[in-house]
Amino acid sequence: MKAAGVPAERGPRERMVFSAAQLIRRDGVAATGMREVAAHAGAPRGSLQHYFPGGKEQLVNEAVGWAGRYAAGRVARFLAALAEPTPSGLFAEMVRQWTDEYRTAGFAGGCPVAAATVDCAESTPATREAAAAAFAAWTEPVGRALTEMGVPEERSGALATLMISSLEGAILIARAERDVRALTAVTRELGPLLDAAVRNEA
Amino acid sequence: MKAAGVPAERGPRERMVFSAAQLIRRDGVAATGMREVAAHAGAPRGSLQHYFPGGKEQLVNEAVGWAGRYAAGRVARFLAALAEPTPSGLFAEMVRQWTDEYRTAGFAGGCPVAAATVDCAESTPATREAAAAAFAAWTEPVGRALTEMGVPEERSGALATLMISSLEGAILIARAERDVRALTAVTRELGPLLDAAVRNEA
DNA sequence: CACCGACTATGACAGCGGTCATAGTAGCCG
DNA sequence: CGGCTACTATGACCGCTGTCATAGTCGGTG
Repeated sequence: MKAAGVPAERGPRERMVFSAAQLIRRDGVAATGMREVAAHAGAPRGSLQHYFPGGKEQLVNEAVGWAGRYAAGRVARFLAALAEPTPSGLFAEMVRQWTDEYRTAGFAGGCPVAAATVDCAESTPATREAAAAAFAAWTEPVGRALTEMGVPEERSGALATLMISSLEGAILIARAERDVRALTAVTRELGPLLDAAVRNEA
Repeated sequence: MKAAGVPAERGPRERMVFSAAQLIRRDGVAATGMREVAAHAGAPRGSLQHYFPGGKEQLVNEAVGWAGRYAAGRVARFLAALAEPTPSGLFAEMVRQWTDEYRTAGFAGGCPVAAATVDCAESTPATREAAAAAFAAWTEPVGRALTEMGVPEERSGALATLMISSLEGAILIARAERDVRALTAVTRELGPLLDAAVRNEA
């Protein structure tokens, strides 16, 4: 008789971090209550202060960290799945994860790292750093993959940042419009331009 | 003996909308209180319910709308200032507004429209629509300018969305990192690719 | 002067948030 | 059995928020 859609395995602690990330990406950090997280995870309220003595800040930071590792893991899986890896192919997969979600599950959720940045960048330094670390953890494998695909090393990092920036922005717009238009536009326009960076080696 | 940095001219009502936008872009919607807005605007608390009988939701929606019109106005001014308008030149100006702010005033503020989207997209339909309208008001003049610069009409809209997506995402990353690196990376990498779209008319 | 609308000024209220304190349970070790 | 640790379970507290209600001020108008 669990409360909500979180897999029961993997100890209550991990479930709470997962639930926190899920609620944060839907409602933002400030609007997500501790009691709500516990309920969503089907965990007892008392466990909150047991597992997260640092309070909400600690829970949020761990949720953001989890999101960063999750994103990095997805990049690795996309690369493994691509037969002939190209920059545009990787980018298309990254975007497709979001269009798929929005089409099948609705526009309820955004990126938890973006939410943490918006809500905490100025008010909670530790969370801001967690968000920066999450972006870094996400950007790094993308940049490395670009280098391996033949993109000049000095441009790989910047192009990876461009890819993630575009994706984040398109997620925002898509959620505001409740339409995947922005996501498809970004894939279509940026994809080819990314592949062009492979050849141009001066 | 005003409370904070808001110009005294332009009636208290407009000042409150302006202050709301300013506070929202710093702390997010949920963390911005009505009393705080009034104090920041140097306006009496009682004026809130007088000018905004719709409560916080109305105030937030107007702040978002104001931000959208402001962004659109900036685009128009950038275009007027550019001697030889090019897509990369426009984009560079749009980004430079943010790098300038971050360098001179610190990383306290993000984009209020992004903040409203993150905090209200799922919880407050009217605000979500206001955010969508703001993005549209911002994208439209950019797209129109691209067309006038020689970008094929069927690509202008998508490229404008790409520009704004990249900018929004880079703002997020820059704020998380407290470093304009993401903004400069995005300008340098996307700029040339935008100009390439002018010639290709196949 | 009375009157009236626009605006200002406070005080109260109900709700909810995170956090603390305290007590209870379960299981293992010796 | 006692004792200890890990975890659960509640209840209370305080601060804050948005909103409402009520009263006050000010500036014109007739």
